[in-house]
Amino acid sequence: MKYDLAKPLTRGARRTLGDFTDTLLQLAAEKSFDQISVNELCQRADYPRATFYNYFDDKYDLLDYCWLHISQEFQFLPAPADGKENSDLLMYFDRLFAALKQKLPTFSTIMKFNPVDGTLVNSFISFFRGKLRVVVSSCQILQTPDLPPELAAEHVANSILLLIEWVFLKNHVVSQEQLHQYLFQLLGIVKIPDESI
Amino acid sequence: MKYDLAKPLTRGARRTLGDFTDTLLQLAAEKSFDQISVNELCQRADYPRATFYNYFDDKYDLLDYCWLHISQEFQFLPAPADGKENSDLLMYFDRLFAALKQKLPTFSTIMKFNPVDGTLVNSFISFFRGKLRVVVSSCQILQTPDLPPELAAEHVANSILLLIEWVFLKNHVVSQEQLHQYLFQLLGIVKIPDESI
DNA sequence: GGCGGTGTTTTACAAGTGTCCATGATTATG
DNA sequence: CATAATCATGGACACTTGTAAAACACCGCC
Repeated sequence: MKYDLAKPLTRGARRTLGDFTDTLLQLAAEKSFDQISVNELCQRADYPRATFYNYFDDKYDLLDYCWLHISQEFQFLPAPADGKENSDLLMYFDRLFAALKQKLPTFSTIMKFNPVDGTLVNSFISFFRGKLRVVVSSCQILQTPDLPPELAAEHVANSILLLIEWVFLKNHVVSQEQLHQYLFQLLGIVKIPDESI
Repeated sequence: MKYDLAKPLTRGARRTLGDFTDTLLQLAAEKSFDQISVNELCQRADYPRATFYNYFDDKYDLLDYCWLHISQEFQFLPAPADGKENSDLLMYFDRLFAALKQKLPTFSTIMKFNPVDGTLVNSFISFFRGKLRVVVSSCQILQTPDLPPELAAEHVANSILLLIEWVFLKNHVVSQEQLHQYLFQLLGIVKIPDESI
């Protein structure tokens, strides 16, 4: 990232960043990410190439920023779980899925041109793995004494990602209760009845 | 892949394929995969660029082939588990780790320049995920009635990959028994004592 | 209004990418 | 050995990429 996101964004910068992410997501709904060129992107967004390179290192950099941009629309992310219970993780899980559900039409169009093991999806998964690592490692699912904490955290993050992939990238329709069942099954946790409220 | 690997390779083709994979792995031990250019690769391997493009679509294609090349040295892979028991999966797991252990010096050098979420490692993981999917889905770990088989298979593959990453890419030293413990823990299987032989 | 700093735009450039084609070399066949 | 098919080679081509430097527009500020 060339541009410093730490300092407050000017009106113009916010506009430019938004335009580029919108254009990329729009193009990704028409063709594979790999065959999108920076030239095409700038032409479509109606910016000169130099402006693009003022903000981003390359198109992969922009892709990363896209996920950040999207995840910032999910207001809950700036306030992640400082709770330490399993139920907190489950709440986070539910909110994440609810937020992603709004983007489902976008995703399913993009998936028509971008394979699950392609560049775009890898980048998506990789971004959310990072997010999840942070949230999960602050939780106390690590009650597994015989597993290194990092390994356990990574495993929980992987399990959640697997379900995100299943629902949002592979377009399976699953009820919320069923998702919880799946998650507990994956984590090796004894199934908890839903009337735990 | 431009070249047809299905038909029997000529002497020259085998030599060329080997030279390119060796050169790529050699270069990857000196710098990040992203900053290796096809030009540099050809210069180092002493082949004209046109020859490279006779065999591969691009450098990512060559990278994929590298993993195939390496995995073909593991003689056990052409004869994967047609067994259906957990113990068969465990045997496969052990043989895979033994085979990878021979490449550990190579891996650890490459990891100095290629981050765990970088292009090279992603490609590596992705290749072995494909291999594992095939092997795992022919196994009967899918005794989980409340989980779709694909999901279960993917989960088992993910768990094994997590351990591969832990040992070979993140360079942790773990005994075989401990690895088994980890694996069972990840899979949510009740811990089985090692004197099961 | 004029000034100076910021960031944008323009243009140019060197290097890399992937394709194509004409020519030569190798190879597995008869 | 001779032949035809296959593959290697070198050069040329259109295109993309990332950078650099100079001209320009937009700000708040005196």
